Amino acid sequence: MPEGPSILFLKNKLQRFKGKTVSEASGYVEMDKSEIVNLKLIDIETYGKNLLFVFKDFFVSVHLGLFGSMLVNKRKKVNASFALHFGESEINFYVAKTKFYKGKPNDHFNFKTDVLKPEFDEDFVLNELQTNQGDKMIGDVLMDQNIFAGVGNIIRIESLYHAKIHPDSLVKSIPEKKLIFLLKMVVDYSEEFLNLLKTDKVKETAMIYGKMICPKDKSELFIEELGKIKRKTYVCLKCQKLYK
DNA sequence: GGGAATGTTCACTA
DNA sequence: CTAGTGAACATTCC
Repeated sequence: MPEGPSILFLKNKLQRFKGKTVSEASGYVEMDKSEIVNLKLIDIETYGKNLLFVFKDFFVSVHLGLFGSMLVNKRKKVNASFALHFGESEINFYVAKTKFYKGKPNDHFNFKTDVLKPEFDEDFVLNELQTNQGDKMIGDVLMDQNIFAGVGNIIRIESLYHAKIHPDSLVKSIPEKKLIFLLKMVVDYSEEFLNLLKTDKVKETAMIYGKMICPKDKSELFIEELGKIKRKTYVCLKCQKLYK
């Protein structure tokens, strides 16, 4: 269930745990959890689709993959893959992967690429696209977490539709103005996605993701796996231009 | 009940 | 060595 906005949404629910001390860390993930116990949770951050629990000299990332979920002060019947306990309270993760990092998030992640962060740097990403990604298809590049951290299948499909660009368009063939507009659409839609989560209306309000017909010209959508990425892609062949 | 899904990694093959 | 493929994941939703 997680693209970047979903992770940020979860992070926002955890603010009250900031500054609290971990009484127990559990779960079946193999990562060594003993180092976390009795430490104060300094901060909770996100990078793309990763939730980051920051301690003094290290941090732990939690990734939900496709099936993962999080519960606060509730449990499922199955065992948690990772859990942080704070006395009576607890945060439980299911089917989540964790990773232990030394240092600070900034040492490992470039926040300029996180589409939901104030640090997102449009010029940096534009330069990366034009300099190193020119021969690739934009639909593939949008899913590259090193360039568009937090973007998932829904955001890429909706953003390309809003920008009127066909996902198989070569990056180098897309006019710069259109690329800049696409970046804006990605950021704008990611923020809207976050808002839509509050009322659980992401899929309902999507323009073409999960739909059959283009809302604008009522033509049938083209739905297939496009590019090199094995993900279902929705395209309106009339509204979205292919730059070759 | 079955298929598909907002994701990524890793084993395996050519 | 590289690139592609497919499975796996204590799942969940229609």
